[in-house]
Amino acid sequence: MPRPRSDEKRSAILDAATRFIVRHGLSAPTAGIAKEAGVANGSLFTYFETKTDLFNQLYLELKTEMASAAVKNLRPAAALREQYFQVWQNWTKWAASNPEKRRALAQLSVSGELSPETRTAAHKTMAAIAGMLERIRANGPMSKAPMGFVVALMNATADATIDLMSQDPTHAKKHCKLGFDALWRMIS
Amino acid sequence: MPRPRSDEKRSAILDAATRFIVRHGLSAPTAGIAKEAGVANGSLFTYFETKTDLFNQLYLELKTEMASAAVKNLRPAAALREQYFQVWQNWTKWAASNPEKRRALAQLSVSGELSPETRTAAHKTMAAIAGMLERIRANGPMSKAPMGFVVALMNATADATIDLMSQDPTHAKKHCKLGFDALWRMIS
DNA sequence: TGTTAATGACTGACTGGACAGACAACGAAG
DNA sequence: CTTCGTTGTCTGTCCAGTCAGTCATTAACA
Repeated sequence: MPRPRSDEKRSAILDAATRFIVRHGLSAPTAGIAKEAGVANGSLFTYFETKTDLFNQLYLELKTEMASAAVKNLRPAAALREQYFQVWQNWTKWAASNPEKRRALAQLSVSGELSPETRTAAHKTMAAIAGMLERIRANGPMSKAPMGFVVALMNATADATIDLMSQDPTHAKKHCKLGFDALWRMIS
Repeated sequence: MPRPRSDEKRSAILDAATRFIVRHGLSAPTAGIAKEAGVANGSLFTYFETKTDLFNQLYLELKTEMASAAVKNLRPAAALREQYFQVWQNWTKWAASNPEKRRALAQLSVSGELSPETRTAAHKTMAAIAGMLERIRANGPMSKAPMGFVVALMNATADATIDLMSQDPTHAKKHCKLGFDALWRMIS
């Protein structure tokens, strides 16, 4: 058998792309990404058909990682509010300790390069979190609001909270709670 | 005296850029923008030094327009909540009826092309609205939170609300109120 | 009022550089 | 010797910004 197409190299490219995109934006040259990954320019195109394809896969990878991080250590027996606070902590902690991944994600989200398929797949990775939200708002003032709106508010609040935590890491914990309480007031 | 450098043409370019950016993203070729504006490629660079300069001026123009629209028809005698609801209605209405301007604004916001000066100037145009927010949160649960965080939450909530109104214009009025109440719950 | 000269905003073909992706050559494994 | 992942050079395309020239407009003068 010839040398297998290595998953390590694939990951190296995705990691390099994350870093490089943060520094140079989405117009980052593929050659730069390849170099950062320690891989030849041409090799990049053996792993990803096009630059757009690379962006789509990277987006999905990051989104999936974020979603899995958020649902770690859940105690199904606990009250809904406690469970969700755990998710919130996981989420914001992941984002605060992976600023590059988060920035790259933000860039990719607005890139206009993502296919509807990618968006759909990404949405599915958030299904567990969205399910909790559904139950939280069920008896509150947002019970009649479209679910998409509630999810959008959650994402936006999380984003703002994470920004604050990153700006002022000393009080990260306090800010985390501040954002959570604000969201809870809004939707529960 | 020769023909003056026309402000009409400047506006035409900015308008064209708004439309063209929505359709082609920030990588829209300047030649395309110029053509859309009915102006020669080179003329664009007599009005704007560089593409980046064009983007900065466009951002500021749109932001200013939005902020002025929001503070129309205010009744200083009215209760704070009524006043702010008026602002909210103006704001969302403007955004809902200027979808292209809003989209362009969103793209420009995350472009990484905006100078700190532009950001500062844009921030100033929102001063009146931020001032109202300041008073609203003064006696509420967010009284100790950083003002920047509160502003970010307001912007995010407005964005989500406007999205919802655009998606389902039939119930725009209801959605407008829904978003306002959600924000009010969160910060007042 | 008609003619001419000066002006500078405007034009669009052009340039230089950058970049996505192709491809021919290479070398490691069988 | 064949197969196939990998390499890095190469090419065709695209685009921001330039610049030599155009031409509508105006002021000066007869």
